[in-house]
Amino acid sequence: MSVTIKDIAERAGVSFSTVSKALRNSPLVQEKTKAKILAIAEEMGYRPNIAARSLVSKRSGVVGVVWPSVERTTLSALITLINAELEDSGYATLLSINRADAAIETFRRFQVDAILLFSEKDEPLLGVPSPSGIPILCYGNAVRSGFPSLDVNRQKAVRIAVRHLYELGHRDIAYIGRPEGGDPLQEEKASAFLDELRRLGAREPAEKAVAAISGMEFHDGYVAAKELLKRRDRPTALFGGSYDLTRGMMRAAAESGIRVPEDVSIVGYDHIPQMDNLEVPVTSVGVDIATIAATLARRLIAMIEETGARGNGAAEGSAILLEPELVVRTSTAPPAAPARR
Amino acid sequence: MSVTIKDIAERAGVSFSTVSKALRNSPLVQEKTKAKILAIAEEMGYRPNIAARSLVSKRSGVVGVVWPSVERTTLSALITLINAELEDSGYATLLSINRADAAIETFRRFQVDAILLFSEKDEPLLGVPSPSGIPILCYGNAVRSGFPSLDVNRQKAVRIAVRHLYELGHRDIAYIGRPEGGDPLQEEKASAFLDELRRLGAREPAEKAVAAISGMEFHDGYVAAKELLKRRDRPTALFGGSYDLTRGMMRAAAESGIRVPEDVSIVGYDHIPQMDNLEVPVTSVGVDIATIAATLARRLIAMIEETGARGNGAAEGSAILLEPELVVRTSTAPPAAPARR
DNA sequence: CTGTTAGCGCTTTCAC
DNA sequence: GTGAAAGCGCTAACAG
Repeated sequence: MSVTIKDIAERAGVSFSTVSKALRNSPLVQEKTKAKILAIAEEMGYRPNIAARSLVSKRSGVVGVVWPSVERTTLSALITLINAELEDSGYATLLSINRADAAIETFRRFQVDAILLFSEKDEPLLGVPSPSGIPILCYGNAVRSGFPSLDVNRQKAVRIAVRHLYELGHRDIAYIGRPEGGDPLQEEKASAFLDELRRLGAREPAEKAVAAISGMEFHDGYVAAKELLKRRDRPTALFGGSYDLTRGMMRAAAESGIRVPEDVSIVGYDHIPQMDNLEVPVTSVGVDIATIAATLARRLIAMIEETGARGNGAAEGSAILLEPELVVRTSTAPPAAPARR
Repeated sequence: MSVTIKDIAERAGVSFSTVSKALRNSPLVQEKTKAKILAIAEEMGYRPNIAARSLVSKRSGVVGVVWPSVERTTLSALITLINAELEDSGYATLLSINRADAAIETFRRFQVDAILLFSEKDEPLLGVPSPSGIPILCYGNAVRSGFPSLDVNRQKAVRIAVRHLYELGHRDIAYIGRPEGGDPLQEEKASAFLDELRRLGAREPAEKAVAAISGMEFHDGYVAAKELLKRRDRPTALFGGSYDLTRGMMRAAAESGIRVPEDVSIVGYDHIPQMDNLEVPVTSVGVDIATIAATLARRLIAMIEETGARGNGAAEGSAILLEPELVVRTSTAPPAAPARR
């Protein structure tokens, strides 16, 4: 049996409710008493019983994260950060890798205080409209049945990167990041890329500036880059649609004996610290995942508090869009030869 | 506010404890009453409050899974199955991607009923010796500070695969699955491979039969296989150390215009359904992940029940070793040319 | 078979 | 400041 506040109370010679207050750092307890109780609690290895606490306080102190797609470096890193962020605010994070609707059902039985829904693909969310009043925050796919959401201004990120390359003098830029299968998020980036190229008046913003790839993994970036770089009229700059792809592209360049940035410039989408750790630190665009994590956590906590105040879910459909930044590292430079025409 | 058993009781005109019994399908309630109550509960959208239930029953109905490494197809698939298996037995699964000690601490506060610890690398588990009597089951690294564990007989799996290839007539077999960095699990497989080759009396079970790779991802298998297959004296058979590696190897063969199994035989480690879905269904060894999942779940539940009975953790250090199987699909055949000498 | 009575461990009034 | 008392939603004896 674990240690309860009663055990502590007995040992400290106070009432158990005083212990409760002391543990919650209530101002209603003398500092001295508080210190003593804390010491004893520590010594006895006391762990609050979450079940009991949540029973009375109506809050479980847990945020459930629905995380259907488990295979992306950036997402994993993001989850880790969110986890830490929430932990700092006293919340524990639970992950579910089930389908969104099943996961939400489980979380609901658990009475989690909020649910964070990572939804890359448009899976059906039939009949799950914030059921028992648990606030749901949606990340990554703002176009969702009215849930509050938080997303990255992907288009803008892409445009910024393209402009950066363009301003350096690049006119022949290829984008690697549009997998077959038509993932809406990726499509959005690919078309922003083409659009921005046109807007800048590039001579030939041809469809072929977007390389065909089959997935978003390291290998896909590798293959596509290898192919592009061995061409006689190879692009002077490459833009990778994700960290993993960009890693693959860097590898391909290295193996092909093509120097970055002397022979080819490379920009990567995804603003994660790892970009800095590649063979050559890679210039990247996107919203820093630390920012995303912090914003997500703050928003989640705000939603929880709102829910407590009023009876129902959070403000319907409030959608936050995070603005991306460009971080120039060493993988981009003006093209070697004077800009071709 | 959610629906409670009292609400149901009132509506059904019975006492709340009758509702409780009915909901738990107790034989102490008349079928008719039971049916009526169930109907009302359903209609009102009743969800049991896990916090309350766990408070009195001392069980939370939750199994915590510590899952530090998030990037492997086989592991992800395994988690998914375990999740389903546990759910069938009425347990919810919570994942934590934190470090093992932190994760265990969180799970403890949550009073999970058991913890499943995936430990590939030997991370330190300092001072976490099944603390508040929560049973911990360890998977994947039996050599652990006395925790009950479940593991796969990796060595045997490797030997079986080698023997299969050998019996088909292959004498020149290469193993792709030993990443730099010295992951103990992978080292174990690599040395079993060499050892079995020697045991079978292969002419030259040279160290070079084990290809150098830098990781366990798709790409690593791809690169290694590409390299091996372009050699004049290329091996007649390849053995991949994981599903991901094997996929990469298959891709490399396809791109090199080398037919499987006519020109080269391929066996893959990891017994997962996906092996059957590759371009050519791949012969594989290992323990079916469905079996692993089921065993893990059963063991976990047994441990929970034991713990309930006696006061302390489960039988110390009981270690189960699962026996692998070979599933012959179409990627293996006798070597094309009569065995070289 | 059904209802009554205790709590589970904790937070929160409300007295002292 | 501190303690006593009530009760969160539920299960588990125990009576009826």
